[in-house]
Amino acid sequence: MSREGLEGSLGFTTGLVYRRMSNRLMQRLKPYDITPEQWSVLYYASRSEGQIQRELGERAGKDKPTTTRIVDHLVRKGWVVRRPDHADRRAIFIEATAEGRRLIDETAPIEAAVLSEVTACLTSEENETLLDLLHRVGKHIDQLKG
Amino acid sequence: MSREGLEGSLGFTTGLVYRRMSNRLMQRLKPYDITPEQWSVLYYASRSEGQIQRELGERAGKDKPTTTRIVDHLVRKGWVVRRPDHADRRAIFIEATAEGRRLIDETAPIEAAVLSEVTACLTSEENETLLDLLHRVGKHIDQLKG
DNA sequence: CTCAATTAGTTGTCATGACAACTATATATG
DNA sequence: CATATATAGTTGTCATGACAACTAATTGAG
Repeated sequence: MSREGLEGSLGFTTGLVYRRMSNRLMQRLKPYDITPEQWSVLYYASRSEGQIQRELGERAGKDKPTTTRIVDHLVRKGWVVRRPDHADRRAIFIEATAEGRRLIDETAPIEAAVLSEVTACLTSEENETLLDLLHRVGKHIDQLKG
Repeated sequence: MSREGLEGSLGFTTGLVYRRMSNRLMQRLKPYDITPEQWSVLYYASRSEGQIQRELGERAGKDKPTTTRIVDHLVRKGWVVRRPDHADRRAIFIEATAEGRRLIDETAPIEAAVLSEVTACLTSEENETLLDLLHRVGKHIDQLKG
């Protein structure tokens, strides 16, 4: 396949592609003052109620400190609120505010547009294949760990 | 395909998979006191002579500030040296030291092992397909920009 | 030749993410 | 019940990466 240097390395290649996609989305989200990572956390916060911070972080693929800090940003911007769980005083419910939900409604089409822009070079079958292979590798690595 | 939440988002998925692969390599490289990103820069430094810092950064997919700082680390650890370009006094040649080369020789099998571990769930055709699709998307995004 | 624009590299700031250490609360085991 | 362990979250430190501002040197247009 004539791949130079680290182009044959899946880790290296995935990192490159991820950064390019992330940057593109970041540009488009700039007017809304939200980063792609904040967006993903707010997205998950906005689509179900009664989640504690740990669950939210797990869904968004963030570890505990990262979740804390991203939620800090979202709180400061008024897009989510922290509400104590009276049944378990260690835990904190995260709830999207009306403004947070509005922001996600407004920006979801942007996320979708960037997605279709960056995958415009693929047929829909190829796009499916790519996602499928990535999910398989992701799950596989997870199993290696646990 | 019944993908929940952002699992259908290539950006989100690529980010997750990249972090998992990167973490796994990081663990294995820990005894050598080098990160995956430093490894990729040192790798490119070790495989051709007379590269200036900009070229090195481009090959490794790093921007200018990131390249400066990663090279700083590599210099501090004695794996590369900065040598002035007398023909162009803005530029700096980066050369891997004998120790830097030795480290890459020693750790290249580790990188390869992690790579085959994480892709053990794919056939070699699937692995080829995955790399090919990622390279196509990466190139495509790059063209969108320029 | 001169001045503007470009290029190479550095530095500062911030967000993300990994890791470890920490607090506080909850659960499990004796 | 009492203590050990596990869980939820926070904080600190560091590396990476994006961005902007900056210096110094080179190139190009007049």
